[in-house]
Amino acid sequence: MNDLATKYNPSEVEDKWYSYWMKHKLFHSEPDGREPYTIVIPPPNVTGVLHMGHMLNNTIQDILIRRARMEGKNALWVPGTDHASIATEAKVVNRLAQQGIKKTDLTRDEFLKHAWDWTREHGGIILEQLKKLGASCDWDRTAFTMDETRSRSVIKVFVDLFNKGLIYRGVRMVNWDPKALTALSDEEVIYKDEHSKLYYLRYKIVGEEGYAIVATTRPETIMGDTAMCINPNDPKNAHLKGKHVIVPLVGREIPVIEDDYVDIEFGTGCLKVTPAHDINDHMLGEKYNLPSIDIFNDNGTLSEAAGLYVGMDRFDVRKQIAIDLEKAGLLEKVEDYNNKVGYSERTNVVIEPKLSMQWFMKMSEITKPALKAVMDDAIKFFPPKFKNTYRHWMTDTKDWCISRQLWWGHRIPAYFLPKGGYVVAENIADALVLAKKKTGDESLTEKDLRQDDDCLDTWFSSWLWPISLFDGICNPDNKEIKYYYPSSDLVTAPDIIFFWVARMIIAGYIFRDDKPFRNVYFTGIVRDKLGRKMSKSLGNSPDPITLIEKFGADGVRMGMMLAAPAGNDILYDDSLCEQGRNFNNKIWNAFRLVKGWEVADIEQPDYAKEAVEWFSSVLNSTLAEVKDLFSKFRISEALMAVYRLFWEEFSAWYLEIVKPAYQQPIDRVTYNATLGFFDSLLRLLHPFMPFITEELWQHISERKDGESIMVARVPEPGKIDSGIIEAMNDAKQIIAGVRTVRLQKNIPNKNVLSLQIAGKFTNAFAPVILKLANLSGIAEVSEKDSTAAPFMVGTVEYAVPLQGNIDVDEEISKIQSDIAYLQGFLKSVEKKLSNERFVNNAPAAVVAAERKKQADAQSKIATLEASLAALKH
RNA sequence: GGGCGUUUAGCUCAGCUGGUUCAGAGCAUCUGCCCUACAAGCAGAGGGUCGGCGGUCCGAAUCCGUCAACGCCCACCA
Repeated sequence: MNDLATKYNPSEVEDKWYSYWMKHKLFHSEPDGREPYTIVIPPPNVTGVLHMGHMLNNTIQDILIRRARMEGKNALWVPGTDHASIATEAKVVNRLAQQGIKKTDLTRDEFLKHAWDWTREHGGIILEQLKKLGASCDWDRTAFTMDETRSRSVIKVFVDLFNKGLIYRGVRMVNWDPKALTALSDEEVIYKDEHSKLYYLRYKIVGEEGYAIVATTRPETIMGDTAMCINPNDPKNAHLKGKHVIVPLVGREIPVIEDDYVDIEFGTGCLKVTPAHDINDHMLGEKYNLPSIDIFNDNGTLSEAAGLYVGMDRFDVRKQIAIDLEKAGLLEKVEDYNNKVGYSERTNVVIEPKLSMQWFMKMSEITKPALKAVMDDAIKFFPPKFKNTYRHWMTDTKDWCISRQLWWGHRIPAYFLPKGGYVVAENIADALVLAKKKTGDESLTEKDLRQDDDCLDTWFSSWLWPISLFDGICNPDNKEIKYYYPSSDLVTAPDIIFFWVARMIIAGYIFRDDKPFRNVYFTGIVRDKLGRKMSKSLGNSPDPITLIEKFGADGVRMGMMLAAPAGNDILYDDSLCEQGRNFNNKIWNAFRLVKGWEVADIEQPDYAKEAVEWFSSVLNSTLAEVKDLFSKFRISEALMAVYRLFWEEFSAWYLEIVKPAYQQPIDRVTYNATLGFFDSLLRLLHPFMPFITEELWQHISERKDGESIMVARVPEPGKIDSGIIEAMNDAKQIIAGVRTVRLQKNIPNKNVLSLQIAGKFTNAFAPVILKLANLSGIAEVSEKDSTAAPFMVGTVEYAVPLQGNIDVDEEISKIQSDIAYLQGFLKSVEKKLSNERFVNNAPAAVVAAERKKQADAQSKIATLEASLAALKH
């Protein structure tokens, strides 16, 4: 028939078209007179590989960007990667460890060289994978959070904010990650429920018999105890007021202090105070001027200051100290206890609260415009329920700890002076000028300045992403930032709403006085069929590239989108991709059918004329629906609408109607109309399934080199004749009625039947009905054959005469059950109508509708009763 | 401990400000078909007291109350 295979083979066409698009620079955008449509990619970790979450997220972005491009906007999707400070540094440290190299043996520069090697080796893999998916990013603009422009932006912002007093340095209780050996922000700590133990320890009361009992989950911290605290209003501990107690095993005498922070009901009402290792204890320590003993080393082992168990790991000490306390008779009892323990998001080790010198950003003021923007819908969230989450976090935000004790990242541009103090500047030359001014010492040289060793939180660069991608920090008035900013839509997962989304909004208002994006589309989390998160350890996370090889990129894209309403988690299963692949095959074969027709200059049959008219209305109606759904970010629903349009309306109905008989040609008018429909359908489908649509679109007619469906326009919805759609729906039901009779009576499709209608036949699609139901004609009768098989469409009764092979008893019981149903229905309608309050209070239209239901039911019953009588003779 | 959300067919979901879009879609299931576009397919069919209870109303999947289950976010209770 033609040169197209019977099955669509994605791998044959995908690479071909992707290189074609690249070659003709169809992804590239430059500012021009058109309306811009911008998306900035949530930058994946530079050394990461594609997982299902990326797959979902980037499919959505690509659908949006391709749709916008086909709407005639100047669409730009900027790709890039993130240096992912902690994660990448951890990977590099691991690799070095395998080679027997310790990080501490290397200088900063040596280590960074290894890190850059690693980045070059593994970096960009993920971007190559995105290309397999069909992502239409402007690769000429690929950025990296640590490339020159982005780095300069970060440093400039740090200096600006420092000069404005928004960044400060100080000793605070921070979340310490003993594995990564760095401080973390509050957002990087994940609290997990844990079954643990509550230890009741005996503190000997000085100058008195007996003990004070203290309940704690962390007995290993007693070496850091510098007080015991009771509630002043606690009668049962009143005898401890003003006393001193002795820390068990340690033997140190500590005072009993009083503060109503202590919960009288918890444990024994006695709280041990360890100012160095608990945030609340720290607060008490400051309030009562208690000494603070830091008993831990940075890696979570006990320090010299502890005096006991020095060098042991904190968790080993917990076990050991319980044994030792027991032996010493200082352990009253141990209870099971459930509490929440903070873990490091990155390294998954238990966080240690630790006092340390860090850099912080003041949050209270800068969050205000960012909060307002979302609450007032200047930035819209989809789905909007995340506004609540956002508001909650943005009110009463604690200061952001932005320094990390890492080397891989943007080094903090603070320079320490030889005699104490520091200056903050974008480079060492500027720093020297400031240093001289500050100290009055003109003899200072660059060598006298020592730059802070720490680097910045990764998110301190990501939060600038929508601005720094266009160099809007260092060159705030450049053409690009003015054209592309604010970007249009951000597509991301809700779990980084605080890490990233909120902070980008904050940065937008600080540095551009404008929002960074107009809409935020929150995707769900990709889970497996059983609702479990995808994880390496469960082995339930498929490799996206393998899936693409198996189902084709278009198939996988569709699979992802089929089950992905905004904000809902998607329960992934291969069967979704199968459905996507099957749809590709459907499109492919529909195209083969059409392209296989022989075209002749013959008259257009009536059925074909009707079909073209009808499908045109249906197409326009779906075009309008899809447009509306896109405006609401209901992308899965838009896809489903297109899917049904193609499969049901176009393939199952339209093509079956216009399809010429075996070895017969098709008339030119219908053929051209059909190709026109195909063209529209492909354009409508293209954002979802870029590859197959390009392949077929190029087959529709001769295309010039560089022409592409990618930059064709999506059709605008035209005229919709709802009368025609209604009539065709009726016709479909009549056809289905006849087909049901065939199936039940076992009559093959090729046997021609006739159809009777009780009353006038008014449907405009008679030729279509005759063709698809394979009928010789439709006879208007006042009374149908008693041997005909009846069915009803609306209020009209139809019957298919069957040359006597009808089971009379079966027909009688069928009609009787129909009548029984209708009588029940009639009764309920009449009950409603006899209710005066309904007739008086309900709108006239509703009452009229009920009366029509009544009349219809009565007429149906009459018809059926007549049939029944005829059957019985 | 506070806040938010969800509960509709076997599964995943849609049903906006109460009434012809009201009980829907896709998948799955069942029946019959290899009829020359497609078995990754075609034609047909079945399936839900809209989580429970109570209330408002002429009328409730839709509004209100309450209970239950599940999920998410936030929070320093040792």
